[in-house]
Amino acid sequence: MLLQVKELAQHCNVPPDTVRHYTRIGLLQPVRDPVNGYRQFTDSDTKRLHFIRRAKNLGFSLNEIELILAECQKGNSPCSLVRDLMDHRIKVNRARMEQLMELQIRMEQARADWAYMSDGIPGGNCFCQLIESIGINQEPRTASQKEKELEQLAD
Amino acid sequence: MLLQVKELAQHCNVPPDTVRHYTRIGLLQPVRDPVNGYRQFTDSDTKRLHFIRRAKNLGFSLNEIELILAECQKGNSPCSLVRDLMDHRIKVNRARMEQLMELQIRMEQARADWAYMSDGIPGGNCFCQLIESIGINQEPRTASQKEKELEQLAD
DNA sequence: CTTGACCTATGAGTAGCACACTGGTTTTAA
DNA sequence: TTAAAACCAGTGTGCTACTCATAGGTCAAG
Repeated sequence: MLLQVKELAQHCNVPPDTVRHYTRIGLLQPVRDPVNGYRQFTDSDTKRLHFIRRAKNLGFSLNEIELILAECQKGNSPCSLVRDLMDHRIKVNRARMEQLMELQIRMEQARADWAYMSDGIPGGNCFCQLIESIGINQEPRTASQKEKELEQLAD
Repeated sequence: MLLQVKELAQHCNVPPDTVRHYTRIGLLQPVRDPVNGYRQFTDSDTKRLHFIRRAKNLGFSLNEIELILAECQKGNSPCSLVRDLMDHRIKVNRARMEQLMELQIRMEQARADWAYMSDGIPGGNCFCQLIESIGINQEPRTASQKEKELEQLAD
């Protein structure tokens, strides 16, 4: 029971290009039809892909999923790794959300400030007075430290 | 008064590699020293880079900034374009935040569910019972439509 | 003249696909 | 029987906004 790309994709409800992508990066390792080079997937690949989608749905990156599967293939329990990775993910995601929230506030504030400004032609000292009327908040140290932390978190 | 990469970078408080990147994609167009090929930036480039950083701080993408600057160089007012782009950005960002919020909830729910589960060795039908114990919410149509909208918004 | 510190340039790599392009297989229509 | 259409496969490239690796140029001091 060997499946082709599209069949596996339908079984797991993912786009065929995603199956090809996972194959290219080594997350799936189908054998190849010696005649035409087509990928041939087994039931084991189907289970693997189902697992990958579950893990992605929980926020794990493909790299992290690869780590988890590698632990499994060594016969070890992946559970403690999974808990650690998830703790990390939760922190990173929270940080990202805070970043986006700050941006959202800046954007909506700017948009409101622009509501009653008239359009202008760019001149020597100014490309767009809408954009250049908004101050860049050089935020206090704590915030820049925060950003550094976020970047380190982002791996 | 021609500046080298690092000098311009310091003037505008950005990493030198960012200056090089902007040059590569055409956002900055310095002349080259005919002797050694070094980039040479003018005061006009300094203004331009300052503007780019302001716009990025407001959430515009580099592509959008390129559009805005192109309008300016044609002598037109970029303001209506800027308002439209910003409206779009605000929508996209809100959608992205909602996505991340949903993910955050899924992650924290999963982490809580795992708190009292013991570790297990991967077996034939299960790689990791932590991950595979969490259901994939196949959300109602409205949500999948939402996602499609988000993707279209993301441009 | 050489050493070392510092600067530069370009190319490749990152995440996770999506799309373009070409070529092969199968089915259908003339 | 053959030709055209529909559909599948493969690989290569592009997207964002940098960031790092590598190799080589520049300049002052000794």
